[in-house]
Amino acid sequence: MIVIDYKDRRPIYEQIIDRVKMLIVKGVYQPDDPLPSVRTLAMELSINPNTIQRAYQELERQGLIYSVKGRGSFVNGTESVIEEHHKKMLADLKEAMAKIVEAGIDKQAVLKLVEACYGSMELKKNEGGASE
Amino acid sequence: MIVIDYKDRRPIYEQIIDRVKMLIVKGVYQPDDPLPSVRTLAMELSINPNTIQRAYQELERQGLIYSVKGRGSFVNGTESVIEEHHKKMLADLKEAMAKIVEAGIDKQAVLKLVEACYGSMELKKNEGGASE
Amino acid sequence: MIVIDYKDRRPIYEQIIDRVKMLIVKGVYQPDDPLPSVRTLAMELSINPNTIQRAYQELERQGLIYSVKGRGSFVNGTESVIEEHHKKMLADLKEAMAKIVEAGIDKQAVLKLVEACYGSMELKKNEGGASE
Amino acid sequence: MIVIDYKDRRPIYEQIIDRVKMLIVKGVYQPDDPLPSVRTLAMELSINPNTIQRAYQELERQGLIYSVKGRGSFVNGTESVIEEHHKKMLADLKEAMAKIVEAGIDKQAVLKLVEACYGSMELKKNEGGASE
DNA sequence: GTGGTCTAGACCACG
DNA sequence: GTGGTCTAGACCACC
Repeated sequence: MIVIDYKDRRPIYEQIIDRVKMLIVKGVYQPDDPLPSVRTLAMELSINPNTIQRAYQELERQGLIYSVKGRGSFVNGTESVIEEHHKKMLADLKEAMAKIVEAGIDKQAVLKLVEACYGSMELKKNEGGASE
Repeated sequence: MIVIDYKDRRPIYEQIIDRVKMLIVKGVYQPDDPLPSVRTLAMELSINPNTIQRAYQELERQGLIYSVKGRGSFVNGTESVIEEHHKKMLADLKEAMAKIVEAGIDKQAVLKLVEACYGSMELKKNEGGASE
Repeated sequence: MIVIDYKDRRPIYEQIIDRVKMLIVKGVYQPDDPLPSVRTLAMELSINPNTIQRAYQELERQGLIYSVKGRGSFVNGTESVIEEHHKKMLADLKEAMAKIVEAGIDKQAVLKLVEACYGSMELKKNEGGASE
Repeated sequence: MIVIDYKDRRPIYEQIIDRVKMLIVKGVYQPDDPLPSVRTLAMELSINPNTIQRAYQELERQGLIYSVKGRGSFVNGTESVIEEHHKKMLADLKEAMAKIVEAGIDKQAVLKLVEACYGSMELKKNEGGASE
């Protein structure tokens, strides 16, 4: 479920945050589902529990999960979370686009790329999710 | 010409690199134009000369400028530079798009945003370049 | 009567203590009334009996209840309990006030808020006790 | 300036956050003033640098300070910060008051306490800030 | 068993 | 020198 990429230059805890966020937004983690415990996940990924702890803490701060001493960490109600996530994605896109139009890149090239991205997604779906 | 923003979390040397790149891509710096000397620029921005040095070194490594001992640093031929810059922009866009399709955002919303970006650019052009 | 809120970050045993205290102070539990048995309450709330046990122990330590082996736990005389509760409330208020004067907040604003709180109480009373 | 109280049961990093917040709100730390460096303050308080780091990170997240690698941590512009702080204080007071009126404590007792708090403040001022 | 805090010490990137 | 990340290992409170 949760993986880390050592090639990725971003800190591990940030990768975990993104990963969990994604799983929540995609609905793989449902509200009140328990997350893997700090220690378990740390062992699984063979990293330090503190790093997981930090990721979970940030997720709690952002209101995506809640943790209870002695019981574990759980997914929060989501509705607004997903919407906010979408907004952020589009804001990022807008930023990238601003640079692109500033650089004078052809609109057709952009549209082609967008189509390609959506195309590849459909391909993956048809192949089935059995991979990994 | 070259400014730094201390509130910006990116390292200063990176801000300088980006700034110079932008000036080259936009054609403000023409091939074989001299860049400000390390010491001059350092004083102007009141930062450590090492920081400028590092930025120039990186720019040379990337092939955008060349340095001549005792004379200074100069802009290289720019054709390939611009092309590479475009490639990078598109790579960034692709990354943003990947997250977007993953989040299941509607294709129409994306296309609309793209159109909007190109639309606003044309508007700005017609208004004249006084903005920025 | 006694409920727990898993979203509440405070430990369960503490929530139970507070809840019982409140019921005593409010007069719902009269002196020598029996409290629900540890096992009953544990089942009712579907939590570990140890947790109830701990809450009752703490309540006994504070002198609010007394336990008789083989018979159960009972409410103690309440006069002093209420008084102590009042003291604690005022101590909390004093702490909040300390921060307020430190922050330099206007005295009038505070007095206004105090009046408002007492005002709203009278309102509620007159409306009847159906609330809560 | 910044002190920690080992009697206080709250975590050290939280005490530091509150302390810095207070100093900013009170205007002792002005915008763009540098905070003590992570290591310096850690030594001064003889605690681990990580603990300071954590406090500063949280303060940055809350928008009260900004940190730059290799340069240090600095106070942010404040206006809205102070206002928000005041609001929070009053919300806390309101919460304490709600419990007080619920417990049926006399209004006069409350007003007396409020007066006392403001009185003690004036006393301190007149004594002069030379203490400590 | 769970999460939360802290320490000691390391390494990196930056100026 | 600065801040940022991570590890290893400890202790606490809670269930």
